[in-house]
Amino acid sequence: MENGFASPRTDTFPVGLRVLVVDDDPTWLKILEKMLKKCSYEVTTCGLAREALNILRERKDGFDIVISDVNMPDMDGFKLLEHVGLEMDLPVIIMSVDGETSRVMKGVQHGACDYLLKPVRMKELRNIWQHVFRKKIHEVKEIESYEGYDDIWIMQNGSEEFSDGPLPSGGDIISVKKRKDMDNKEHEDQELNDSSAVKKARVVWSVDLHQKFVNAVNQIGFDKVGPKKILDLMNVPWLTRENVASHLQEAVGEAESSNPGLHWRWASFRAWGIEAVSVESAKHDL
DNA sequence: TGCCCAATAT
DNA sequence: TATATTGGGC
Repeated sequence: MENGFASPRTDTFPVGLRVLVVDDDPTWLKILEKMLKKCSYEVTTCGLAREALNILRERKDGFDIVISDVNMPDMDGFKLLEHVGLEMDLPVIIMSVDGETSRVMKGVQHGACDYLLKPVRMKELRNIWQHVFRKKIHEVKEIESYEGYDDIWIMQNGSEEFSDGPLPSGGDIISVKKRKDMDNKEHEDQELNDSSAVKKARVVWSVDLHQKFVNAVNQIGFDKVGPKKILDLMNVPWLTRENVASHLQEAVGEAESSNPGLHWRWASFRAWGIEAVSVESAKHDL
């Protein structure tokens, strides 16, 4: 009745999609709310990035997708994206008036599933459920280790500013590549390389995060430091041991080239701005 | 197994 | 360049 789908409750899917909109501009907030409601979505609005983060943390499974502006006074939209994408693994759509390729790339690299240019129009909002849907496909697929396809790309963009970038221009693009040969390659389930999907973004070692890292190292002591211990002390839920190891390795490498042999940890950590702690190997020099 | 580390890949 | 992944060793 209410929509084109006849089936009673099972396939009303996009209807009632729970959207959180974050924008410091109240006017835009209102506009977006109206438009989204017209799409039969359930809309929550929020004028502050930090507030949004709190809401999301409190209602862990309360939303299906987040739409956020880039420029906000209390927190950079990318920062919000970083947190949301990693902490709760929700699709995030970034909006801004700025369609500069590098910024769009930044958004995508940080895990945005889409980048909308203001003014945002209905036709762009009507389809946002696809990002939620895509995530579902991924989840199912992970379980079934699906067969027959090697790779699926589903990309949507509403702008035409990609002429000098690596992304194709035009509207929606759906391309499905059939698997060439899978024979007995048991290495089935390759991760989808979906440039707009809800993949975890690579970790960005922000100053904040790095500081936690540094603090952890200082607590542990250079002689006993290891990725696992650092990870535990940092207490950042989404971070993995590999992430930390990789970060740690940067320091190690730097030291080895300039100071092969002993005391490399000490030398490298100093290079990273980590101050001394009570470790015997660090007692001399400096 | 889990962890660490170095090398290599992206 | 920064971060991820891989593979060997313990």
